[in-house]
Amino acid sequence: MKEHIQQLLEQTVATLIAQGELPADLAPRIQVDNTKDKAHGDLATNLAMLLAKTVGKNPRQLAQQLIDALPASARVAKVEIAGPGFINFYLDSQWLARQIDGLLSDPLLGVKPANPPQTIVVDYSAPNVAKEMAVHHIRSTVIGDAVTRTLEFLGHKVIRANHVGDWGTQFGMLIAYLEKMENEHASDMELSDLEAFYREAKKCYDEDEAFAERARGYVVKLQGGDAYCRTMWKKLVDLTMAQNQIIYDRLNVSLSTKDVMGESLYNDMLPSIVADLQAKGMAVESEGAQVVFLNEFKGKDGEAMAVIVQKKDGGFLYTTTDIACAKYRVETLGADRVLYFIDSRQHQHLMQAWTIARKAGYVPEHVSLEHEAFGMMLGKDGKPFKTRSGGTVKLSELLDEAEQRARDLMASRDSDLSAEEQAEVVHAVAMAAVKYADLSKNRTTDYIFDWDNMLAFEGNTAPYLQYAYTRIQSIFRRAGADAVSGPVQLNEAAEEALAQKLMQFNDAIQNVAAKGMPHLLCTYLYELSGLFMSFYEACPINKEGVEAAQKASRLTLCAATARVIKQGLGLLGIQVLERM
RNA sequence: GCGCCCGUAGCUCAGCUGGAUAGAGCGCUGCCCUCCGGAGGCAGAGGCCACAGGUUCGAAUCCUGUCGGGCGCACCA
Repeated sequence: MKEHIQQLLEQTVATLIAQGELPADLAPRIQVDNTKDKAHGDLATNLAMLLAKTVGKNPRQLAQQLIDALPASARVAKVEIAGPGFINFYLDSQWLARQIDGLLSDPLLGVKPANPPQTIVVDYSAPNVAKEMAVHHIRSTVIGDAVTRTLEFLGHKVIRANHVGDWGTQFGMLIAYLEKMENEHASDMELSDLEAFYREAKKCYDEDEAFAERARGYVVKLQGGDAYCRTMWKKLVDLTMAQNQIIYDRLNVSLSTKDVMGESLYNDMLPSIVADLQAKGMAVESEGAQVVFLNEFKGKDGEAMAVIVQKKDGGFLYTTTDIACAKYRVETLGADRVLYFIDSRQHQHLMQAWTIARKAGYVPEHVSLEHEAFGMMLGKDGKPFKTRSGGTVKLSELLDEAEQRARDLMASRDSDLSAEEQAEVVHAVAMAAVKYADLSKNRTTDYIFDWDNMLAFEGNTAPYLQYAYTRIQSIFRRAGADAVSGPVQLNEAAEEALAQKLMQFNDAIQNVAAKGMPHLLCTYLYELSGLFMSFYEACPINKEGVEAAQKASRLTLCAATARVIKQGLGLLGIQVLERM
């Protein structure tokens, strides 16, 4: 819709230029916005005010000139000048009604598919081996998954890349400790024990010099491909990922074991990359290590920043891994675009790795690497989030608590659902609430972790959206055999507002795809649901005395709303329910 | 010391490619199930958008500075 008005305005400007009314070199960026207040029409542009000064005319006069030259359009019912020179457009409600009729037969619900489709690698979740996922892991996991689904919906080829932390010096320590445990014939280990396992391993490493020595040796052997170390390492990885998969499934996150592309995947590439960087004169020796000096970044002394690509003991660091990773995604996976859903603290590091990768020619200019950074979870005191004891909250604990609260709420009210149905509702509502709490925030900023906030079921929450959906389903159940939808007619203000919002689904989706920000879709769905709730109060459907044509029209609006909510929530990885 | 991010209602957050009276939710005060689900609707109180300058017809939004908070800067990832 915005595009259409934009095109009309472009034509208008071109016409006025041709008539000599406007200077020929004029190429304004034409912006059309949805209005916040319907007193200002449905769409508005500030074009006249923008041009007034350069053209040397009064903005309102110029606005009138633009309106006079505006081509006629069936979609626009009225155009008027307002305030200092805004041009306000009122949509034709007949035209709008036909669009809603069409929406139901469109599998994409008015969303324009990607043209051309790209190959997009999405890097998200990235849990660490030998550690359970903590609450903060929900961010990358859930946000990345929502963007992945959205990009696929648009027709892109999406490659999920779970950059599991399965490599690094800590594995020497972990293998040494696993060995110690096996020598002492410890019983089968669950991953929940591995949490303690990691702590104990660290303790041995810090306190036992012989152990630490052995651990350091294993790091080098593992990187060299030693079979024994490799086997021990694989045990740790498999155990961890089996446990993580349970969380993914529970949260309805679309990752599976085939998406695992851990840090270890790039191990074999590292020596040749360092050699190549040396050959290109980028990497030089400094204090025994192989280092790339980057003028783009300043170090502590104000000189070009040094980035280590190989330690003096021959080991590699994660910068080298990330260089290799970028190269792999471009050369092997054929990425046109790579999205990294990673903590903002790693921003500088990523920029360094990418700067090197680009300078070395591994990543051509047309491939876009994007750090979709997100802020930290803070405690109520505004400090990095920790429990009283100084530890972290496990993600599984958060999910348990969510289900408990949903169960309590369910138990406190009368329900004619069976026990199985109730259990399903509890699960769906609880997971939805947790995910939405994270998804609905702008990912770029830090945010305060708060149980009550995260596990709320009222207000701007997923259960509210699910509730709107179940209400629609209920309407159709209630309408029974009379549930015949028909051509839309927009008579009430609530109907018109709902219809307009339905037509904005495409905007929301395109924005999520472009910016990697699912909260934009959350906001849209919340607004849509709110408008539906108002419509529901204002416009009876199954009431006696409602004309058949009006009822059919309203049922179409209901059906379209349900479709958009279901599809929208689906892209967020949130289920809808028939009843709750 | 250098760099990145952030300060919006009591609390948690939107809005930030500059636009028309700054928006939600929670909490607080009132209403609303003789039509379809009250996990709901309607209304109200609550803001010098950290502070000070600047650019502009117009600034929460852009620029500069100050204060306050978070994070990163050579062999962890």
